[in-house]
Amino acid sequence: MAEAEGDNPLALDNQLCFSLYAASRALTGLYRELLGDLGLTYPQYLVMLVLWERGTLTVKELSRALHLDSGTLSPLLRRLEGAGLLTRERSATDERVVEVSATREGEELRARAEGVPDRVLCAADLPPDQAAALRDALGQITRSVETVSSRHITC
Amino acid sequence: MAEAEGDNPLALDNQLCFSLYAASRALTGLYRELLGDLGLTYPQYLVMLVLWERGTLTVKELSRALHLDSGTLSPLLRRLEGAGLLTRERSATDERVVEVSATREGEELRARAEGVPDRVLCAADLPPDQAAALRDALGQITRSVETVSSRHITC
DNA sequence: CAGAAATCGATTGGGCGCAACATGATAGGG
DNA sequence: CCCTATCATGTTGCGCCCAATCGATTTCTG
Repeated sequence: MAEAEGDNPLALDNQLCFSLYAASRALTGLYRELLGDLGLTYPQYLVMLVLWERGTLTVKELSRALHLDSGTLSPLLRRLEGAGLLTRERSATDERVVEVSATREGEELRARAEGVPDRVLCAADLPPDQAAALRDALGQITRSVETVSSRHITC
Repeated sequence: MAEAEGDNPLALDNQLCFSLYAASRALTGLYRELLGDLGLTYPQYLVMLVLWERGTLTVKELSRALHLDSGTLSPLLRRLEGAGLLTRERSATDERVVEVSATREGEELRARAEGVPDRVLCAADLPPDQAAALRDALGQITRSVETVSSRHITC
């Protein structure tokens, strides 16, 4: 309440949503520097993370895991395929489905990505317990917001 | 540590940065619905917020306030100018500078934006004190990350 | 004061992110 | 069986986001 804009109804919430927006872009920028050597963008890195963790996945499963739709994933996966990091194959049992797998080259990239997370947390200057609390709070927000369609906001 | 990927060094930090990334996109999506009536995107809304709060600003000042560079702001401001919500004029005293001001139509939009913040906070289901704590934590992260160039990460 | 350096803003190019639409495949109800 | 609805993925179009670069000032400096 000590801020100059404390009496402006349009400024306060802005502080929260804007903080989120600014922090997200700042961290993505840091990832950009750290991932540059690997030739990955942050969303591409996320896709590789999921593949490293869970093995072969369909596009649909990737979409659910990352909250990204096919309009984003299709060209992104095409680029990663072009870079030789993953393969895309139509499922034999259901021709609608495309299965995505890391190639050997994609698997080998994993070792070079091991150090990235620690460096990011260090740069953010966050104690682990606070990072965990933050992660939980943000997860709850995402869940709440994605549940609600604007029509049903009840206050 | 109860998660299945608790022993995976690439999964834990991902939880934090990814939560941030996902939450930011979820909130932007909610803004998209609420701002659709006003004909604004979320970044455009942010520009109008700053103009409403602070009056005439240079592009440079907008850039600092929103942490956005001219590659983003130039076309965005052109669109808002085309929509009749603001004007751009070269400064008389320094021909390099462009001064941005809300038009009357832009000012009038403010009233219709008044209700948006509350609806967002409601949809996010956040008590005000937790929202404030979150905002401060995120602001600190942004400051830390923007201060550090990747070369200088010391751990 | 002339030339160099810094500043402001716009432009270009590549990659996200999402809505809307298109295509082909599968599943269910007559 | 068809016929329709649903589903998985892809494409298009628009706007954001940033790195790199450019052109036009201004400011610094010898």
